[in-house]
This record gives sequence, C-alpha cells and structure tokens, in this order.
Amino acid sequence: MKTKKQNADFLHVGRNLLGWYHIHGRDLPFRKTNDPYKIWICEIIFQQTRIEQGLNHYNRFIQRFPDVQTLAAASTDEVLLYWKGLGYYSRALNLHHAAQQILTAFQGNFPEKYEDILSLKGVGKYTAAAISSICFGENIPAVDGNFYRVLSRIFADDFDISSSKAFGYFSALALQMMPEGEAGHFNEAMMDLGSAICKPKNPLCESCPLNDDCLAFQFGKVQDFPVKTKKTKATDLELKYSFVEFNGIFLVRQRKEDFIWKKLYEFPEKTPVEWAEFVINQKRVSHKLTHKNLMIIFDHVKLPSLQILQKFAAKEGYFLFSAEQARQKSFPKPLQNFLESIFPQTEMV
DNA sequence: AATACGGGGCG
DNA sequence: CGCCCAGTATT
Repeated sequence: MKTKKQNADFLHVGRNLLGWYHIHGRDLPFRKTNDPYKIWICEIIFQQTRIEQGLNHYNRFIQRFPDVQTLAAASTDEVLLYWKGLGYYSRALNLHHAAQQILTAFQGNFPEKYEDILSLKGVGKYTAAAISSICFGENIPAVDGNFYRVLSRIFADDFDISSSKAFGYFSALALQMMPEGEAGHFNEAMMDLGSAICKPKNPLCESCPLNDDCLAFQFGKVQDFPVKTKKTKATDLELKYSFVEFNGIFLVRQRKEDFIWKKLYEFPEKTPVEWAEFVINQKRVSHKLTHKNLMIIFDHVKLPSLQILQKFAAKEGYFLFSAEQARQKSFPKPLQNFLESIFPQTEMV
C-alpha cells in the first residue's frame, strides 16, 4: 500500500523525531566527537552488532589505536586481537587495509567527500552516509535496519526490505523527512528510536513520539512490518580439532583469509594415529554461525615429552603457544571457550 | 540478485 | 530454535 502523504507531513514527522532525540537520545562515547576516524571505527564495529555487545570493544580499540596512523602501523594480529569475539572478522582486516589506504591515497587525512569515503575498503553506502552526515554535515540518510523497520511501520509500507532496491527506496523516503542541515542527528535519532522504542519485537508504541503519525499503529498492524521475504537456510558443518599439549604448551596454526574466522588462530585438525593412546579426553561442542550449525569435536592430547611436540611443530609449520601467548592472539569464540576451560586460572579475554 | 560472513539476545 | 542486529564484499 502506497502512502499519499505530502512533503510537509514528512517533515513534520522528522521534526517530531528530532525533538524526541534531543531529550531521550542515548549518551554514547562516540556521540561526543565529530572525529571522522572515531565515527568510522564505531560504524564498522556496530555493523550487525548491538551497542551493548560492542561498546567495550570500541573503547579498547580507540584507546589502543587512537588515530589512523596508529592503526595503519599496527600488525594484523594485533588488530584482530582487539576484534576478538566480535565476529565478522573481515571487518577488522578491511579496517586495517583502509587505514593504509588513507595514508597512501589521502596523505593520512581522513577523506571528506562521500565518494572518497565510499572508496575505503569495508565502507559501503550506509557507513559512508553515516560518516558524511555526522562528521561533514552532508544531507544523506544512513539507511540501516532501523530505518527499514521505523519507516515501513510509519507508512505501513510493505516494500520488501530484503530486496536490493530497499536501500534506495527508503533513502528517498527518509530524505523527505529530514530537516535541512540535521542529517547527523536525524540518522542517530532513527537508530535510537529503532533501538529503544520501535523494536523488532514488542515495540513500545504507547511511548513512541511518532505514534500519532504511524499508520501501522493506527491500523493495529505494527507486527506486520517490515515485510521481509528472503529466507536463508542453515547448513551443518563438523570440525575436528586436536588440542595437542605438553605441560601447558600446545599446537596452533593460523587460518587463511577465506571461509570463516579469517586469519584467526586454531588447533590442528586431526590426531595422528600414533598419538591415539595419548588422547585423554574428547569434548563435543555445538556452535551456531549465521548460516551454519557447527559441531566441533576436540581431542585433548597430552604428549609425554616436549621433544615430540617441538618436532611436530617444526615439521608441520605450526606454532607452539602457552596460555599467556594465546591470550595475545585472536581465536574463534568456541575455541576461545575451550581454552578458558583448559586454563581456568588464566583470564583469556 | 543471491549468498556468505560471527556472535549474542530475545520471544 | 528462528529472527534480528549501526552492512559489505563477492559471485
């Protein structure tokens, strides 16, 4: 169902939203700055990630890498270390790459034009719009999942948000609502409203500053929006690891930059048959990724001497880590959990 | 246009 | 257990 509202009505809704935001907007660390570097980092971290989940990572990341030069000079392993547990690890690799990009292509100055920002690895239309509006006052809506949900409800609009045209469609809608010169606050306001009031499940419509303007609410059909037709099917995947140790020193290797857990550390895959007698325990863990149901089997192998361990490490090109060394590297979450169960005395995170 | 990519929270 | 979250790159 298409809405027939006029431009003045759109602006009225936008102003209501801004009025609510100035009173009820969240007080977040990255709201205190217009430093494009910090806004960039926070936008990448909070892609597909809730504020509560990523806030500590953001603070630690900014403290360790306060500017683009520091980030560009760091090692890939250390960038990944500060990303440990966040997921979508290519975001960290792209961040690192883009920092070099800013040094070489933009002389170390964060780009200010939308098209230049968009050229950074890992920065798409949403993030470029967010940085442009918040830091440089560009009049561009930063359309994310919150925009889809809020706008589709306000206008009772059944446009399929899983369509590749949804971004442009809701951008045009948002642009009409956005008071001139307020894009940054408008975009932040939409995120806060979507997070605190216009939630996916059980939205707080009675407390919503826009409920007088919301067609879905007037129709009693809020739960029918947004419309999303795409369905994804999960596949099963089994991983077999051997945790091979002698006196707390164990074998690890680094994953490739493809498939899952890019460049993260893991254990060897299989237990050599001649070591079968040294398997002291086997543990099975189920873990869920976006489109995969993982079953992970850990063989815990305690070798009788350090020499055997070292020989294997040298021959197969593995590393030998202590718990302390592992703490300085990034492991996938289920492997991290396993390490913490083996070394309970060590604070791994 | 479709698919892959983590991990956590919630009903 | 399925859906959703401050999306992007790849095919």
